[in-house]
Amino acid sequence: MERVSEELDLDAQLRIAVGRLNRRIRAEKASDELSDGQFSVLALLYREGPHTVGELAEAERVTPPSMNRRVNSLVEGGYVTREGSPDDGRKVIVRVTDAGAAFVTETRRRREHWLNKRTRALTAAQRETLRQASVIMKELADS
Amino acid sequence: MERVSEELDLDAQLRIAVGRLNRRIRAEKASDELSDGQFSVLALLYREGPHTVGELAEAERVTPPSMNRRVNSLVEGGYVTREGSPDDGRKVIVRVTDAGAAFVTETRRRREHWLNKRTRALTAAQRETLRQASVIMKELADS
DNA sequence: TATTGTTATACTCTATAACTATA
DNA sequence: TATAGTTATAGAGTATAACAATA
Repeated sequence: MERVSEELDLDAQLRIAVGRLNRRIRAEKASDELSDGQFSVLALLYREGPHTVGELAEAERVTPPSMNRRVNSLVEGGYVTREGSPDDGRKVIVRVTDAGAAFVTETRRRREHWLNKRTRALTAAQRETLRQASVIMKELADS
Repeated sequence: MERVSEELDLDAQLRIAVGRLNRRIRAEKASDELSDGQFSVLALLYREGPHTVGELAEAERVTPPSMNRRVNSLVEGGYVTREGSPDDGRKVIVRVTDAGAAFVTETRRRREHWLNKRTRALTAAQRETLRQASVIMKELADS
């Protein structure tokens, strides 16, 4: 039988490790011209394709006026476009531009480059541990 | 020799997993009465003991006026106290109260409880993988 | 009449500049 | 004169309430 203290220790250590590493990864950006909220919307649109303002507000758990403001900033910066929905005149479809997509991929590239410089220095066994842990952590987050 | 694509994949998967799990863990709080910035200061004081306003501003990478405001909020809420420095009348020492310490430990407890409910359902081998990964991730963050 | 989005307004958090007190 | 902290003010970001357009 497993000792409870070891399990508690796992949870505390995992919480701290994930917090620190995430914070460090997020410090790597393509630039500071977008706020966290704006980048989050841009990355969602890049990842999952065009969405309406209301869908974005719900996905990001902010109010429609707040999302409207985020989208306006992104439009002004040339990262996304707004277009009317062909089947429902009330809806507005938001879509990433090529420049918006490039911004997302550049940020990802920088973050993964920062990581890769460090994971390259690990042993093959350590990298394998992180690979397996990544799968488990994603399952935990989605459960 | 390792295939490069596998290494790139590790970095991308680790970035995504850490981002998602961290986001989920941080959603568990003792309450919403403190902003992220306020809680961050409180947790720092709990973890590392009393600090001056200037030290807190530097550690959190915000300006002294912003930190002053955070500290004021925490004082008003009864989470910390301000006291003059005995050796330098310009300095102000900020210190957590018992209530502030209780708030931090309660938030930690909730986050680890959320994690523990899920890690308990894993196999012993999976938990061991996460345990080892936690050590590696902390080293990556600090390197 | 309900839904989608936008505008008006207020509140919070942050920053820069100016000010006070102490070294 | 320099340093630590605070106050004054302005710029983003968020939210609620009110409004406009469409279903």
